Amino acid sequence: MDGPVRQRSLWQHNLALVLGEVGRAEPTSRARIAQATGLTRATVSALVEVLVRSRLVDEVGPAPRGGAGRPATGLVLSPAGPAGLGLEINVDYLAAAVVDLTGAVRHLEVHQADQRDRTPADVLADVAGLAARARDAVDLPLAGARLAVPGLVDAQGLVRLAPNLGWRDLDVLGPLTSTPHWPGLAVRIDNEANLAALGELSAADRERSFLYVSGEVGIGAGIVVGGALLRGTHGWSGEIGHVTIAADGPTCRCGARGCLEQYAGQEAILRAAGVPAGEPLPADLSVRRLAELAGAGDPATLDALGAAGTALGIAAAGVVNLLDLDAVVLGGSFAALAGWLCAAVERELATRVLTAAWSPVPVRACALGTRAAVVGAAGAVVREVQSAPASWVDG
Amino acid sequence: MDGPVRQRSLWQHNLALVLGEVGRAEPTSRARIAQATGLTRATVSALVEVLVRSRLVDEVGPAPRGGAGRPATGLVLSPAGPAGLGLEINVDYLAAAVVDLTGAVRHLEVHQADQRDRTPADVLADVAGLAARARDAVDLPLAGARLAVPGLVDAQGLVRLAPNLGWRDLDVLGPLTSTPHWPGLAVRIDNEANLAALGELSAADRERSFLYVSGEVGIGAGIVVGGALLRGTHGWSGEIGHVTIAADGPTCRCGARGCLEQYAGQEAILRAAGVPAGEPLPADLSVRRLAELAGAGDPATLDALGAAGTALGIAAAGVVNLLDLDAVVLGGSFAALAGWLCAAVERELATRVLTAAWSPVPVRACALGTRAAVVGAAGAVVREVQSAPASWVDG
DNA sequence: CGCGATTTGTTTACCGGTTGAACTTATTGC
DNA sequence: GCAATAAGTTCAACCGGTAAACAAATCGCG
Repeated sequence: MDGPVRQRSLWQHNLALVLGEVGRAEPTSRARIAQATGLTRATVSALVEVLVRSRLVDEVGPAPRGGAGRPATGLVLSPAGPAGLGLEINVDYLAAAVVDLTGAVRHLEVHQADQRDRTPADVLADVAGLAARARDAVDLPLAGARLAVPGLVDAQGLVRLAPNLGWRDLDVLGPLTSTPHWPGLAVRIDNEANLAALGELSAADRERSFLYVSGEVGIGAGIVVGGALLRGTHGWSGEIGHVTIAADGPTCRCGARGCLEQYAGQEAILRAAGVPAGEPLPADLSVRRLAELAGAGDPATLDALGAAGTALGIAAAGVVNLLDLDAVVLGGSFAALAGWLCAAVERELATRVLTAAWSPVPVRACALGTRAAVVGAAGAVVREVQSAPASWVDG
Repeated sequence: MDGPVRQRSLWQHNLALVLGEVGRAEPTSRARIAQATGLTRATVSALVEVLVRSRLVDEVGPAPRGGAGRPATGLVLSPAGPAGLGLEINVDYLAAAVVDLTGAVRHLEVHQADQRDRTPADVLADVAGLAARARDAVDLPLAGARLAVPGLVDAQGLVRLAPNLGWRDLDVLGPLTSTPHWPGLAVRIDNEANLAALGELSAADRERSFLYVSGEVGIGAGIVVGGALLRGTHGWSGEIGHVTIAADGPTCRCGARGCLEQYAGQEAILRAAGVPAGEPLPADLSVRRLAELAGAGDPATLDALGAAGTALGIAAAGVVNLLDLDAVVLGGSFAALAGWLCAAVERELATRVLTAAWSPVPVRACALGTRAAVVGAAGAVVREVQSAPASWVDG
């Protein structure tokens, strides 16, 4: 299984525990951490001392509070501590974000431009440029970078398949880090929906288990169970777009029939709404157009969104039946359309989820909107620092 | 999140690590454990001493092996160590099993009888009787008991819904443990498919992530990811029977349309095979009848099984797309019919799983056959002892 | 204004568990 | 029969956490 536990790992674990407690209830004090964690005040003091010295935690003036006794020195996560760099490649934009240790978004730049007809090298050069600008824009030490890609990603950092970019079995980490602009940073790659789900987990700290459904050109999902992302053996989890809605439904480009994408994918919705098929609008414009039409009460569009919501609900109900999740979150382009989708999704969940009677499954739009993946990517780096602070600490 | 780490927990963790290593590579030696775990030989010796003194591990004669040097004293899991008691209530049988620390089945008793028309109290009295007979049949200390039930089970030990037994919001733990025959043992309750999946995990130690689909009167599933069972927030995971196969399919008794059970449930298969519907055969006989007919080449039966396999494959493909699992295992009554189901399931997986081209998803019958749930239940207790041996150890 | 009550944070002696190196034990090979 | 080799044990040292005493800072009440 996992390795042995030396005394050192014990110390590391407790260090993370203390840091986590600081983040959970800001501002806190040594005494309250001791109470909450069960460690003694002596131990907590020693650990806090290390965290303060390494600039992960700041001491702030004592909060005035009633009752007798020496006032506590406040402890907060340091806004000057190691931050995370998030990067995103998507069909019609590139983006970079920096999230600091407290979880605040300190920098965000979105570069709108269709990426479909460009070479991977050109795209990656732009991403490296965004990364460099992000590093220069904030005066923070960066702990690492995470790149979100709309597709299947390998543990080794290979993009196995990103259909909407036209990428296949492509190494992006090598070219990216050897770009002249690239700031010397460790970078990892991950699926867009996975990172968006992580972003949602940090941002809206409510359910610890949920299904995040991300509508892009295709449909992806991130599954969070007990506060952790389910990645699957190869890291290929979340392909909800090809879950079956009707075994004898329309043929999908994946070869099978009746996949969810044929009902709730962007093209399917546009076609059903009667938006001219020959007109290849950029993805973001298409979504805005749909929202406009729906807002104006266009019946075809409302029907199309209703049908998409029903299909989404059928797929989501299957997932919830299987995994017993707490909620369903609509993200990506579904976030902007959530107002017209939620009702249908909720209806299908109510009828199809066996346990809906005991505990209904709420459906809501993603808290971070379209920036979920970049911010989530940056947040994932921060989360890593928070859960393993020992490597960012001296002594 | 989780509690603080004292030195004691460190010791407990390492104790489990050493015990796990003994189980993983029997027979082994202190030196090899030290090498494999990264602990020093001194530490391993101290931990092994405790395990031997508590009868969890036995020292066996040195295995003759080439090369110079002092021969190692072999270490094996003790067959006399704490064992697990597994119990099962199903529609047409009750069962009890004892699995010892090494994983060997030391006792197994199946009591064939239809349970549908009996009161819960009567059923539980019989289960307690089986438990008492099991305890008397083996000369082993029992670490605890686990009861498998075909239905939704609460964390508190309530059976929320067992449709095929006709049970609903029923406390079984209280009545069971207060039965006169009951051996004073801690008992927990769990879903039948979950425990069968755990049994499969221990028995066929191959994939660490798989979907276990259990055909009983209904269809349940156990999902194992990275060697751990996914239970869901309330413990209600695995309800694969009501995953949608065709949104506009036949109406299911759950109220929705096109559920998997309408295609691959026992009644659906029997009906499609042309077995007279009015004849309420006990479940096990129905399955045997189907296997006979299929073995004889009856075309209607073969068609029925093919259709069921296709539906199972569609549902399984969705799960694999979502969770990136390594394999699909057919259990319960599907195990006996696997020969006629596998091909169809495999075909659907091959066409519908996006990543099937890179890594195909094997389909196979459950290794433990119909005894999977009882044996898995007993094994779950043993697994608990193995992963937290500290509570079974003195000093 | 002053002193005890109260709570925070630090110091100190101790304890439990792992380490590393020396040491003992048991076997092979020459 | 003796060196080489490997397994297992012993023991002082170290590391991290604990418990309890102690110092510091504020409130409350006379």
